[in-house]
Amino acid sequence: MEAMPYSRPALIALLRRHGIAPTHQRLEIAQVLFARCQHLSAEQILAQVNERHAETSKATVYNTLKLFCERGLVREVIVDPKRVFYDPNTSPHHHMYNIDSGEITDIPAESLSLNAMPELPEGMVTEGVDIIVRVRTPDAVGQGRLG
Amino acid sequence: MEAMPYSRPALIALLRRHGIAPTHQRLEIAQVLFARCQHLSAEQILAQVNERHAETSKATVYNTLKLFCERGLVREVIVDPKRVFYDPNTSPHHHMYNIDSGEITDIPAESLSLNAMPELPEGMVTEGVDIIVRVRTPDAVGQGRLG
DNA sequence: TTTCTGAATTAGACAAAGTCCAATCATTGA
DNA sequence: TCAATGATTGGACTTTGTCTAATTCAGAAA
Repeated sequence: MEAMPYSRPALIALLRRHGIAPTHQRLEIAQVLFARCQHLSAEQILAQVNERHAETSKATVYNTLKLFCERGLVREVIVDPKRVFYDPNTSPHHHMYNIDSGEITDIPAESLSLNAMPELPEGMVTEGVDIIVRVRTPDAVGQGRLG
Repeated sequence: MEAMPYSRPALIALLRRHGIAPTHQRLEIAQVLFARCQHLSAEQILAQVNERHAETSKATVYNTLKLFCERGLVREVIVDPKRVFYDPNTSPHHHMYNIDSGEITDIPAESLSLNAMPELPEGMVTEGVDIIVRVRTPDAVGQGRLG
């Protein structure tokens, strides 16, 4: 048994700290999100949560992800027009998105920073800056010799 | 009559230059995109194209936008999980997205640049870097005194 | 001008992601 | 324990986008 940074009691404490009542379903969803720190879509989370026999509905997964976002437990990653991904890492960082595989990886905030911020229109407030580096595996395009 | 940078013959030439046969529908769509240089969704383009009496189908709008993207006439802007926007400005620049109004504005490339690029995994190639500055109008949130 | 052919367009069925609602169920403070 | 508040649920619904087979068009050649 390896390092288990998010045991059940730790998850309960985490939710409580964010003002979230720790229901069974929310704990299951948190478990999936924080176990391996991946970027998952709502559908993937739904599948993983129900895989381990517990029954959680689609509506609850969406409700919970929205709640987790509002309370700053996870962050939405918008890189693919088809679905939103949820990132359990809320510390400042950016993303690399592999167009071919759909894989998302984190880029540490330090390794990629802006040297200027544009002046905002009057009364506007910055909510956040997303930087997305889109990458490809050239072999996967054109006539790669994979055959 | 004001400056008309994209007259019909200019649009025909533009499409031809990108290897696109200038059909009636494609010209209508190009017209809408290039007339005012806005960021429009497929549905907005469909509506605007058909507003001026011409009949163009949904399928054609989607087909055409995909084609325009492939040929580098327009660029997809992915900032809103609900829909893709199309940007007729393909020169290097970034975007400011108003979360409240849904409005997208361009940020000149010069006013916002990266001071380092992360090293890519072996065999990966950068396809592009998107920078999105998400902004809000604080009045629109919380208990603004708008009443 | 007419004919021909591949390309473009079309309506509408379909798919996927996400939302909504009214009914049911759990949690928790007293 | 019990009630009340909040959470969960299934399933219908919406929206954005895709697909397909049939039709129509553009424009080259005669």
